[in-house]
Amino acid sequence: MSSPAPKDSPPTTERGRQRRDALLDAAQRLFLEHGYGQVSVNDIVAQAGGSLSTLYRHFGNKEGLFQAMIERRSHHIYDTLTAEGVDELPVEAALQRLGIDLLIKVMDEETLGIYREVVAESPRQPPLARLFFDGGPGRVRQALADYFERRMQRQLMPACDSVELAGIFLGMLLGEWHLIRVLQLESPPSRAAMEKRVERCADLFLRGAMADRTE
Amino acid sequence: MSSPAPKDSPPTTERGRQRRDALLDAAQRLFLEHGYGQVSVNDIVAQAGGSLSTLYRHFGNKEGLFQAMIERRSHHIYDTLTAEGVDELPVEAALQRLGIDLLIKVMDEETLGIYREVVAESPRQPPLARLFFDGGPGRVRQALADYFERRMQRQLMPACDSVELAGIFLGMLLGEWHLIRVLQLESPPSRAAMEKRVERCADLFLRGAMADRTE
DNA sequence: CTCAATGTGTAGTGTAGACTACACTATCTT
DNA sequence: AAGATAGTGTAGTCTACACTACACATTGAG
Repeated sequence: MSSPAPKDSPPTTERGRQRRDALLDAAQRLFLEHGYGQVSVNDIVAQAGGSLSTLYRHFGNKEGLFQAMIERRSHHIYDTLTAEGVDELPVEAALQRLGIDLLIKVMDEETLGIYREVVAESPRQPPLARLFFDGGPGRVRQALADYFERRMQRQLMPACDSVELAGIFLGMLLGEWHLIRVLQLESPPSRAAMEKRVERCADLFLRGAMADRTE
Repeated sequence: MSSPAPKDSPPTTERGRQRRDALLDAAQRLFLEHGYGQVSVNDIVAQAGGSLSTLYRHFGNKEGLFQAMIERRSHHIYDTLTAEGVDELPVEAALQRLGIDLLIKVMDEETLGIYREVVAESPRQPPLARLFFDGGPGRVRQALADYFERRMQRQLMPACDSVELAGIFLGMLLGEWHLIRVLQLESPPSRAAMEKRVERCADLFLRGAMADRTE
């Protein structure tokens, strides 16, 4: 009786798409700046222009809007992270290029904001967690694992669980830095500092992971 | 005019301490299970017994209660992580012991709950972030860095920034695993799986970090 | 005994905010 | 021209909840 069917309307008309995007843009700005719980749907409509009814037509409810915006955003962010042409580079260079690109993205204030909101809301909205992970961090890990896989096939590195290895590399890259920025305990590191970190990590990782494991 | 002075009352009487603790216990259970925003102060009083007035006398407001409970908790959790006697072990064993202890703590549902709540609330309550970091993750990193420092003094490993190195090791240890558990995307890993992870990380780390860096 | 501090219980107050109702308009298609 | 489809705008309902007020109990010190 009272299942209002949260609409997932594919926008048919051009005008519709514009209005929908305007709502998503406003939601993004406000949610990331003030937090999901602190922003009212009215605030969003005020920011976007347009009308409350439209918001509900498109997204069904506040959660629907939130999920749509997270999905759009995590896809967009990580779409710009490509592993193009990385196979032609020496390993060190490859890891460094991927590493610095990733680090910059991840330390970006917008990405941090999304992370905070997803962590905060995921216990109440489990689908959100998958949406975010598969669209973002999970994809990066997979891309790196694929790279390792190709190298293994070419006998360029010892065989092992490529996904786990990718996770380890990414973990050491972010390390404490991510938490420190998530909690805003220090100001953002400079580009130079990030490059130094990446170099250090890639170096340590290569020594550790590429050697034959013959014990 | 309207600064009600969030009290930080040191409880004078024994009865007072009991009531205060009961409130903190209830707050902990409810906040960690449902989230700060979803729990009302009335819920907490209902759970703790006692009265709303007492809550406000002790903590001033809802935020005060939250901060008191986070502080108590993050201290308690990491207090049980000791680096006792680790200097007498071979490095591999030392890293493995510290690693497995830490991993178990960090993957524990209570610890994850605190992490989620702190991440969620820290933008609105910055002091919280420091409280948590310095009482928890920061202390662990420092303890590990101190250990490295001692080894460097004894020429047992090449000199370098010990704090950064500690961060790298801890980062690779947690890697994706932490996020996956924070978002509840997979069920908790078995003790055996954690041990395997620690071994792998310690091994990779030692190969990479302990070798002389003569380039 | 008494008085001061602390705890209890109830019953508000004020506000914010998610969601709905409804009457109206713009656009497009055939 | 007509009617379907989508957007607008306002006003309102209903509920949840942080925080306060106030009158009453308990305890313990001197």
